[in-house]
Amino acid sequence: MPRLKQRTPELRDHVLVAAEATLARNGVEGFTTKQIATDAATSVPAIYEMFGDKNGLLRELFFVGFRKLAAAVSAVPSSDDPRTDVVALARAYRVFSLAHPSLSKLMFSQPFASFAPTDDDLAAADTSRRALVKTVRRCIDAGVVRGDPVDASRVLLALVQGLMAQETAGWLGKGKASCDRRWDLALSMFFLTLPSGES
Amino acid sequence: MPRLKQRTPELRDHVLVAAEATLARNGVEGFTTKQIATDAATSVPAIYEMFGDKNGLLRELFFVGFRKLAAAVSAVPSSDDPRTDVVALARAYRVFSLAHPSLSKLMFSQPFASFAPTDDDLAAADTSRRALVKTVRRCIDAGVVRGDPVDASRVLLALVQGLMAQETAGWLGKGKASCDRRWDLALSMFFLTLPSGES
DNA sequence: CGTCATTTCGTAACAGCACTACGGAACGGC
DNA sequence: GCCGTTCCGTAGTGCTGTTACGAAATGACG
Repeated sequence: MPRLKQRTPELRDHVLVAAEATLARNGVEGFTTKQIATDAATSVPAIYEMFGDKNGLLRELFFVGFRKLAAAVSAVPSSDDPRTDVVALARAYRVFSLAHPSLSKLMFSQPFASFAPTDDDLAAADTSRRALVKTVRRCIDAGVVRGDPVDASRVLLALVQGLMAQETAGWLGKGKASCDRRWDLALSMFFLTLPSGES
Repeated sequence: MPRLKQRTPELRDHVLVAAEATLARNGVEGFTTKQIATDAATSVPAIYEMFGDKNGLLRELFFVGFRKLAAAVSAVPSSDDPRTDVVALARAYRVFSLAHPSLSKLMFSQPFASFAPTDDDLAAADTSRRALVKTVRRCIDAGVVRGDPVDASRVLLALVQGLMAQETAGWLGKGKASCDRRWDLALSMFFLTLPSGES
């Protein structure tokens, strides 16, 4: 009887990818509802019907980011050497943050004053951390890391998060070379033993 | 001849401390020019005459924060053991971030979309980092840390920054005990040798 | 003591933001 | 062609940062 609905789940998905693109292109400051509506070829009230408010949209992007990160993390192959695996996982975090700087800022810093993820939000976005805990536990069993697996993983996450924040802000170094060097040094410090073949 | 000026450097200083209090009390979201003017018992245009714009005020607070941090860092006593000194410096960072969470967020994260410190701003706020480099160099000379002093300091700063961000966001642990434990573990990982008397 | 010139101050406006009420448009049934 | 129902986007509200401009305050001078 009435006209056919436009504000469908499909449009919601489309708006989500458009919003991600807007965030990546225009940054935090340019992330306005009007701009997103324009980019997604829809209207502002449509966004509010589908996401509640701007924070709702940001929350969905937060999940999108952690899903992408989880995908990148689970794509990391497992080897015999747990140390190699932990380094590979940390590098996956780094690659992700360089590929999606604004998204990773949304996930790990809190660039929007109005949006802070709740504990439930964080729990739902915890997949990649659990993968880290598993591999770190293998390191502890192998004697190359000490401490509790959960504690050590948290420490590693803090280290990775700090490095990502510094690198995306441009404070870690001027060129890729110095950033690489500092990432390598940071990751090597996480382990008790030096890597084979290094001085 | 004209009326006497009210928008003096003294008022500027007063507004600065009022703004710091407003930021600490109301957070990033409540940090509005009108609120600050009310708290400082002055008018909005006065703020704009004295600081240019809101970013100018934020920049001054950024410097205030780094001056406070530098004071806390230089108050840390030097001992014979460089390792002890590095740990004490890192703890000074932690104490500072717990005492001034919003200020430390302004300094290390970028919670205001419109304000990003320039390279000059960062250079002027570099005192405490240089203190860290000196002590880390002593660690390297003593053989308890490896790598370049500047690189290793940057890594330590990244670690500290990540821990501070996680702790102030409430992600590092539920109680003070687990946070303490993870800080200790993190700092111990920075060194090649285990502390004496620890397993 | 009144008038004036000069400097300073705060009211009141502007644009842009998040958010939403509501009138009109688009359909199927008759 | 008309009507009832559902949906959509225009056009508003209140709040933000920012600023133009008129009013207020003062000392100098007649």
